[in-house]
Amino acid sequence: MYSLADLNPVQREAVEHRDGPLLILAGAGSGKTRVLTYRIAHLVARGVAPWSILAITFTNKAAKEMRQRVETLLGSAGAGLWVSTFHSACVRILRREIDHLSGYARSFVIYDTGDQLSVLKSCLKELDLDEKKFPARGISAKISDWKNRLCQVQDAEGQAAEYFEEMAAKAYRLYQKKLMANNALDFDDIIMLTVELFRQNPTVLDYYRDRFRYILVDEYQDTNHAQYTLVNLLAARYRNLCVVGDDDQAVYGWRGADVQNILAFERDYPEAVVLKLEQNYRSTKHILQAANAVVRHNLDRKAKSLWTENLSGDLLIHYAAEDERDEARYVAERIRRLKDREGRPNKDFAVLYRSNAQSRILEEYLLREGIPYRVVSGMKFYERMEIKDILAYLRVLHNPADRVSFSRILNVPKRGLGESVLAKVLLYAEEQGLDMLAALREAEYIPGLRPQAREALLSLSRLLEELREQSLEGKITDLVEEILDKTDYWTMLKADNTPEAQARVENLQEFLSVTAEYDAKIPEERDEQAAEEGNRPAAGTASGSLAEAEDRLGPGAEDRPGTQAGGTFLTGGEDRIVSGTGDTASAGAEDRPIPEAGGDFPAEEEDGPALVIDDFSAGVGGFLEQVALVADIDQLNEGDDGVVLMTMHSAKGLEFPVVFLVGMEEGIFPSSHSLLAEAALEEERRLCYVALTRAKEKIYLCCASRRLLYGHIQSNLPSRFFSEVPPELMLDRDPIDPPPRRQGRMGGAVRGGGFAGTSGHGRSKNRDDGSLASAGTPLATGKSETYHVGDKVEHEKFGRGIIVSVKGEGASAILTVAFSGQLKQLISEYAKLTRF
DNA sequence: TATCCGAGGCTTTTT
DNA sequence: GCCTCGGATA
Repeated sequence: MYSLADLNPVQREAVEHRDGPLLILAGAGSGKTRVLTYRIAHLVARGVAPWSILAITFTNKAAKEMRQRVETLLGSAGAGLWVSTFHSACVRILRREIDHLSGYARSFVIYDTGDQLSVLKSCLKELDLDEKKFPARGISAKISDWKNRLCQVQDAEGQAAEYFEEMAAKAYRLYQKKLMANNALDFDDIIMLTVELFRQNPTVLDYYRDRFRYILVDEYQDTNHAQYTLVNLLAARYRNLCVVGDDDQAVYGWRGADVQNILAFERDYPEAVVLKLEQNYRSTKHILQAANAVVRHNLDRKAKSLWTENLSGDLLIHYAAEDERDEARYVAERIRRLKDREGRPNKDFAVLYRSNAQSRILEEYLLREGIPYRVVSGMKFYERMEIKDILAYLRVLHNPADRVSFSRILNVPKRGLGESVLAKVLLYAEEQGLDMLAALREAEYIPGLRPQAREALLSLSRLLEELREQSLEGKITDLVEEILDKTDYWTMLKADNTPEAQARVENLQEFLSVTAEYDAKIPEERDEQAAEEGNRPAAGTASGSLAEAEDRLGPGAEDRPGTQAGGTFLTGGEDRIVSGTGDTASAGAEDRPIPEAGGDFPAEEEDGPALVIDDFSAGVGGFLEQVALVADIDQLNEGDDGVVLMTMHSAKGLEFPVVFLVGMEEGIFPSSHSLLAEAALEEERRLCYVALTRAKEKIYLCCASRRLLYGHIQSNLPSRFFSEVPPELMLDRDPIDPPPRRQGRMGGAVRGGGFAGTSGHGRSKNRDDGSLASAGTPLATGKSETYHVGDKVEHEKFGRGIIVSVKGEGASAILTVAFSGQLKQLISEYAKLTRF
């Protein structure tokens, strides 16, 4: 059970609020997860049926955590509760209401970004669009943007203003057509189609409205228009909508998230109760003061100020490195020293950077120091080639309409079936209206094939038919092993004696442990459940029976925390542990609290019975769905003791005792892409706020005066965010170092170095207009023009831009200029720049 | 059809 | 600097 005595007065009010809209503005580290889970528990305790509660998060990690906590609080009383991500919830609804969704079959698969891109590329090819002017990624972003705004193809065509948009809309039309032909949805479709389903089928909407009387949404500031619409459609009748968020932590605007959604909540619900959670339980006073001070520079925000009863703690420490190597060296050396001095385990430390490209050098120096680390990188386990290959087999077996997956496996392993054969098979399938398995079966009749190709196709056909039969029953693990075996995938990899092939073998073994876990968690009544999915009454029938069906489905059948938690398949992958030599964490280290989102929550007990349900159907389909919707950042395994390296974005929601922010330079952070637009700059500043508030005890901020990035050296000014931290909160020298001694490499060299220098970077001047130009030291002296970092210039072709680095001197100086959307290197003499 | 090489590209990425 | 993609070649 839970006790309201665990809560502060505002938290308590949020938990006790029962009916009507509720906005909780929850600052970083203010215990919002606790509030959400207690609130759910409290609703149930006061008689609200668990199955009438829907709690939505963005990440699986958050969903899992919330589920576990609620389970701890409620035990079996929570049966039937929906705690899931936007995407999981929507997929679940879509599958259930598939009959209302014309053009798609229940076996639809979910395409990830890579799949999307390959579909789109084929569209662009078909439309004969110049890939220079219409890059697939750009068009993809545009389409995603449309979908996030709920613009259907017709809408996009209607409102396309310029040529690019017109072409993008054309591509959009074809792209949707192809997705449908493949019986596939992309991530954005999942939300958009659910909204459309509701809008076009009032009885369906009615059912879900009636069912979900209490809705809770986490990270509301990150919702995009489609998600916002979805939530508000569902909440419209009972208006028991509780949203939690923090406008200061809105860092996904570039992805379509609209912070206005949370800012306008009171307009949407004038009767809303608004509560502010401003007490922070995570960080020291100094860290919090710094974070508050930085974010206060944003004009577009709700006024609030976090406070804490925690100790003042250490001051922030600033290190001005010579270059990125010096910076990395410093970080590694600091970690080593703190470990030695304070007996901290590796996992106490996180190094956060703006872009993934910055991790390499850090890895190098950590390795050199013998400090174990793990990189949480962009490359996901499920995005690895070998994993995608096997998934493609599974997908084709499950959904033979999937041409993308079919194209992927046709010649993997090599069967001598290349582009031209693929084209012929696809064309034949198209003409005959066949799915890919059926087309293969008819390989005899496909025109223009050489005998060997024909034979190879037929043999593949036989293999797939055999596998398909097996896929309908039995374990996924057996099926995957069969695939690896019968296709000679193992043989192919094992014949290849490279380390990469070895890594692939290991990844596949890891994958097999994922499937094994999945198989183990599926109860015997899989068939029963599948039958239920099939015979489910249409929405709009009396809710009672459905709800009961849900309840029966709940225990065990749908909640498979183990499968989702996984925990195994990441460790061998990108999220790796590199063990250093001589790593001697003290004995007490193990007892330290593990980094955990909202770590103020009391320790959890061992897994109770799995009663809080989540949504996955069974079988190959269920497995594929899980894989598609579960990103492996969720698997950041807390048992592993390594320094964590990740982007500031990835760090959102996490906390660490000691945090290093590296690359704090103009053009890096804030990113050069944001320098021209005030809104983008404010988002960078919020990111800085997020990054600062990850730290519990200590934080180091580093910048380098020179940096090798993308192959060339650039000189950047220290980030403007330095100047936004009150000077009295920051030190230039770490007090754990002995007082200044002889000319060390940390002291004189940097201070005497090229430009602004540590003391001259403007921190003391405390400029708050964010302008940089005035602080810049002349870095180039041309005959006619001298450009400075930060100068705003105009180019006849590229338009307006801002200089982010200057290399060399005089007329031959190489300028890196951030124009809207692109970085350009220009030679001062020839660039023909004018100031504006 | 498979492979090799070079030009161009490059924020962030919960799903 | 490093990776991806596409074109040219064997």
